[in-house]
Amino acid sequence: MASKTRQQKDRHQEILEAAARVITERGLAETRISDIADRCGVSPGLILYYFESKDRLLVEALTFANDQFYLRFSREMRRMKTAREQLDRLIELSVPGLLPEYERLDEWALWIEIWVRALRDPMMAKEREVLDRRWRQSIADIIRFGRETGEFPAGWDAEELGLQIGATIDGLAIQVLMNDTVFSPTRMQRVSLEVASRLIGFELEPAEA
Amino acid sequence: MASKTRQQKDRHQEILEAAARVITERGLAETRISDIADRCGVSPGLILYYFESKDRLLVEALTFANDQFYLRFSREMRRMKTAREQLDRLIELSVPGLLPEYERLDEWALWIEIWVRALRDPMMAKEREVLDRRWRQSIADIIRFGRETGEFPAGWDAEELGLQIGATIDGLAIQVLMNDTVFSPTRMQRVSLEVASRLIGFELEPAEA
Amino acid sequence: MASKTRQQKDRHQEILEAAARVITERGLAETRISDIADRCGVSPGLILYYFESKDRLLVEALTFANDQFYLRFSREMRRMKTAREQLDRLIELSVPGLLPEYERLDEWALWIEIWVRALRDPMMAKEREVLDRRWRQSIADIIRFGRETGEFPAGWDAEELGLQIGATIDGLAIQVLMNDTVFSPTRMQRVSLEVASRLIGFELEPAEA
Amino acid sequence: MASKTRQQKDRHQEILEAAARVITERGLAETRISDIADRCGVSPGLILYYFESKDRLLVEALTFANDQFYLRFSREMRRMKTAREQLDRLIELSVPGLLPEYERLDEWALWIEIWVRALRDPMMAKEREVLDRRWRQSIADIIRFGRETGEFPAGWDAEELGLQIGATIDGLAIQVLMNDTVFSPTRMQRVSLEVASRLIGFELEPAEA
DNA sequence: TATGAATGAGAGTTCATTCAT
DNA sequence: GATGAATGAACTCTCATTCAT
Repeated sequence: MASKTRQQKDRHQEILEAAARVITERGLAETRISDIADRCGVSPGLILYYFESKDRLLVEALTFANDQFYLRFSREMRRMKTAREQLDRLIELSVPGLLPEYERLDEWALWIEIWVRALRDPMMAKEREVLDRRWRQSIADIIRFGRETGEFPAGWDAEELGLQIGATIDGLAIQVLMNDTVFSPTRMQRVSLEVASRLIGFELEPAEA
Repeated sequence: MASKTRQQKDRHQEILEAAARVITERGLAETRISDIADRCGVSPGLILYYFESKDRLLVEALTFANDQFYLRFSREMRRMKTAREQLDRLIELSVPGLLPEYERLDEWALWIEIWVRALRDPMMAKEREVLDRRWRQSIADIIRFGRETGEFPAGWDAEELGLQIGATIDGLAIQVLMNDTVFSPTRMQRVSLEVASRLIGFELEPAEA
Repeated sequence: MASKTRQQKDRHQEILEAAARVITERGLAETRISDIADRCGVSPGLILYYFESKDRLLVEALTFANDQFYLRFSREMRRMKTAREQLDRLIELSVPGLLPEYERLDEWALWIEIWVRALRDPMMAKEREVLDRRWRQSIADIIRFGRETGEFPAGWDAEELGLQIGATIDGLAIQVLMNDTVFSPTRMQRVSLEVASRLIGFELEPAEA
Repeated sequence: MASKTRQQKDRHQEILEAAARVITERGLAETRISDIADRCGVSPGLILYYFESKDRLLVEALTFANDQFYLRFSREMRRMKTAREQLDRLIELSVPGLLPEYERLDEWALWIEIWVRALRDPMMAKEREVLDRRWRQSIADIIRFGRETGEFPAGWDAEELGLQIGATIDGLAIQVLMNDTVFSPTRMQRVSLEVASRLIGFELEPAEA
């Protein structure tokens, strides 16, 4: 049953996954084609059989990882009944190292690599913009949903809030990522929720604090 | 006298400045020793006469740039009469591209490079922690100063607020840096001030909004 | 019946034609198996199914192209009534770029590739010798025919003259091929005829000059 | 005494000589940078320290070899008293393999490589044109000199004759180079002289034939 | 017959680093 | 201090060739 196509698709994806893992472990600058090939158990030549150049592969691997993350995230959101639940989960997923089973911490390393590369590589810059817009949209969607359900008050433009909350999470995540002794994941979670509640305008149950 | 030492110090610093400029322009990954040498008008060999290795030089160049920035910043702070003035200036200096004469936008590129590198290079990680602590301290100092002068109300731990405000600025700066069409420098300035006022607890003059 | 064989023969020849065309366009050094495969619309693997190696294919392609040229040439000769007509036509066909419909210029590129390769590849050297002898023979045949018809006077050995006239044409063709501004195809045609007339010993009508 | 410059110049030239020798032996297509490096007893990296790319080096090596040949040739010409002596020597030097001590045969291999490459490489094409013009000029100079001394009769344009005689020598040389059994160096020498005498219009002493 | 995934042997090129001068 | 020739290790990428299907 379409095993040829399946096989090729698998190989393609297999390489992307391997690349994402290698970038996560060694960093973009230290990632060699042969590292990725080793990870897949194939020859370096094969990597360039599937991807036209190392640069293209790296960019695709970074966006692939982001896509994977986003898919998982979206699926979870759809299962949530309330906007508050969605928001809590979004924050939970955003805190580096909070949920070990999700290896959150590692993905942040990829996002930072995307930023650096996007500064100079137009191809990456373009991709990053798409990914970023999608992410801001997700936050805005939660806010709009909460307003429909009456959980959140009407207020500022949801898109604007999406950007602000997203940026705050970025900034805090960097602190956790770099400085985990000073700023623990749990603290980031609490602070993120406080900032969100104040920006969106809902009451935070005191027990949380 | 001391001309020998002076000269050596100058060469040392000259190389660091050149390195910082090259990293800013081309990115860490694309910076070659020969680029730095060209910038100084010397031979590549000489660069390694002053710095034991490329890696060491790059780390020193990044911290050097941060030091330079911090020195300029501190000098400015000392001249300010009120905490509010200090805070306004701190934000102004933190917004990428707001003040052309300071070329702020370019320095942010360096900070992100520091983050990426700190993720995997212990030497850089250690340096980064020092720089970051110093920066958070500066924000905390402004808050403490404002409380002494009565401009700001008593409230949460100043260090904690320093971290939160610093992180927010980081997150917003990335947005500006990457997405300047969506999120303008001026908007970042306004949002930063709002977040700071809410976190510190002072009133923002309505004219500002 | 025989369709299998026919088909195989066609495929074989199709590849040789494609190879000759690719070599003509890109040069021997820049000819890849995949270029030839693309030209045929088949996979590179198939090329090596029909030809045991790239080297073998290239040599066969070059001799194939020469054979094709020779066949066309022989057929024309047979239709000519006089030796002089034959000689005129031979020269016409030998001048690079004189007859656009024959794309003569391109074939010369192949002959030069044959020379270079023959210098070091014994297989090619052997093939080239056969092709060259055949060509010199053709010129000698014209001379002998002209002597039979009384158009040309008796004189030196026809084989010897074939070699001399052939060499002259080669040398002039290179000049035209490389230097067409200095030495035009028409001039080569005139010079070739003059040299031939003097070597063979027939009168050239003054109108020609 | 300028040993630095001397040394560098030597290295430069040493590489060019090595390259020319390797191309002569293995052919342009089979010449690797590492072959040239081995020939010089240095590392392959050094070759690219002196020449910006392999392609540039090869082109420079081919023109260098031609320059060397031309210099030797010019020096000889200047020593000759009569045009006839000059012409005899020119032909002698042009026959592949006639004078073993000059390794003439090998140089022809280079000239053919130049032709092939010039067909597709504009850089080589340009260089080749210069070399070729210089060579045709040399023949024309001999003719003009012979007319001044009265050895040769007035007649056609000397430049034109230079081209024709040059082309004839090219064509004959290819025959000798490829086919030395059929067409010996001595025969080429005789034929070349005959053609020249007829084109220029001087009497050939019967003893020569 | 035909494909195309896969390999592996290089090739050119880059670049940090060394070292004699 | 300063140069720049020289090295050598790596890396990306190419391509003929093989082989299972």
